[in-house]
Amino acid sequence: MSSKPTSNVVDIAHLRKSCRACSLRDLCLPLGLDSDDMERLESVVHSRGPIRPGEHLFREGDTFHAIYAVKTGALKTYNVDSQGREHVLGFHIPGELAGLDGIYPGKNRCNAVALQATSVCVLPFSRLEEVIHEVPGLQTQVLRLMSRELSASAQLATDHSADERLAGFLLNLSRRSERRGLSPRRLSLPMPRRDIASHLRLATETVSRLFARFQEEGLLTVRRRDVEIMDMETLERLGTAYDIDNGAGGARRPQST
Amino acid sequence: MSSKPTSNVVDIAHLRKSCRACSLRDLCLPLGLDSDDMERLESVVHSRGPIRPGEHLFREGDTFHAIYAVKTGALKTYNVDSQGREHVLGFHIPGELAGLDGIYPGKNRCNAVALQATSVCVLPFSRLEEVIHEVPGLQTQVLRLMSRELSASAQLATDHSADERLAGFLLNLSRRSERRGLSPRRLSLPMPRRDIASHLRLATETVSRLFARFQEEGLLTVRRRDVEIMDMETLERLGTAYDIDNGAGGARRPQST
DNA sequence: CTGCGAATTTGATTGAGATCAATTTTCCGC
DNA sequence: GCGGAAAATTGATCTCAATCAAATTCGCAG
Repeated sequence: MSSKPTSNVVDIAHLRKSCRACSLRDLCLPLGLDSDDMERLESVVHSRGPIRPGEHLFREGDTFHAIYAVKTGALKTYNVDSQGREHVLGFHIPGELAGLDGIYPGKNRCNAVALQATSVCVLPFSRLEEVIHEVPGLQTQVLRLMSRELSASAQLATDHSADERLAGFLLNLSRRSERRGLSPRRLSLPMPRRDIASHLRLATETVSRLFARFQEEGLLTVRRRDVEIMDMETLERLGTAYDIDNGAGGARRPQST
Repeated sequence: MSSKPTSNVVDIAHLRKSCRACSLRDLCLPLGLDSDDMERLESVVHSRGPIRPGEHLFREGDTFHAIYAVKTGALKTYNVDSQGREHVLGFHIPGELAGLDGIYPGKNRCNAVALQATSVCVLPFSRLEEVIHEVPGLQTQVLRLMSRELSASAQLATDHSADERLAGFLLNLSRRSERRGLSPRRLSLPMPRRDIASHLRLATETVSRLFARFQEEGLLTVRRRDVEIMDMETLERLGTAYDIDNGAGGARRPQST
């Protein structure tokens, strides 16, 4: 990868896939790595895309060989259960990883499909494992990212009312939007209502009605997939229990046994 | 750690905490390590317990400094939300890890309490990170275990009816029991109904009624916390969507885009 | 611009599981 | 063994969100 580029075109291609030049480097795996370590990471990464909306990146049961980092666009991951029902596990926006759950059994445990035109970095797992081993900072970062996924997933599995879940979901998107340097108030939802509903274990109609109600109550302005948060404080009060990255780690008050 | 033992007592103490001598080594972190690597792992591990029922191992908001492997007994992990409601995240039986979700923010994200008299191995994280770095097989095993947790947690977050959830829960316990070399049919539940209910997002009364119904239908014989699975096949049909370790990775049939 | 299918919204009704309310059983400490 | 408290069960009722059923709006190919 450090061989002389044969033309300008190659240069540009290289730059595009470079972690060091990537605007997402502080959200993604490279976070905390120095330039040398990032270079080593780059050596195993390659780019893929654009993937068209509706096209799959991987499918449940496929042999697991890579994890993926979203560069642009958005993915959803989902399962289909034995009765043919679809369950949306999560949404992945730029800077986020997908496919981590396939490591264990060596097969992908879910399907990943593009919601929009999407490009990703492909991280072939066997080579990534080697680099993780060589770069301690990367090891730390991988463990952190997986740990964060674990918290997020555990939160989702908890029991809350429909409004708490939707409020928490929107708050979560807001935080993720903010981390990417976008507005925490203006969201452009990459997924249809049906997918939000499935993800939150609700009916599509319920999600629609909740959006309507939140709007009536002055929490949001909703126009199709464009959402503006008008009353962040109330939304937070509603959704906090559902939110992941509430900073400190969630200690609210000590409680005796 | 390889210095001459000063007495027999020390020998026994050492043996007790030794990964190499541990009956759980094939379920836990040491899986796949050779004797030398296990010895290195041992050098960072220490034992703790017994922890009495109701006593906490760690609490949400505590500074994260270790993960824990259950040796005997059982733990539950839970959160308390902003409205004081308890949410049971999971149960941990011998050979399983707890506390992995604290890595990311550096604070524990949940509370862990003993359900029975419980002893654990303490794995101080900073030292564990070093050993992971030195022992490639351990790195692989840690990634696998975290990946498995991720799948398990994602499964829990999916939408299923009350009977599917309870059936899946029991199946899951059955598999875990089997992995430990115990009977997959005879379960001794370490937790009260209330905790099962919270974990499955159900009311205690609903869990009780479901146990009664499953018994009527000949699926189970239930006597308080002792459960015998009488009709594994039907239970599997009900609960499969909810179960984690269904071997192959869950690919049922390919589905066109 | 027009029309068609998909997505979304809105309304009416139903139902699974929660909640409220008693018992009954079990578990322990004394 | 006895008494009391916690756990579990059982029954009656209620409620939130699902389902069923249209109506609207939107996106887009022709």
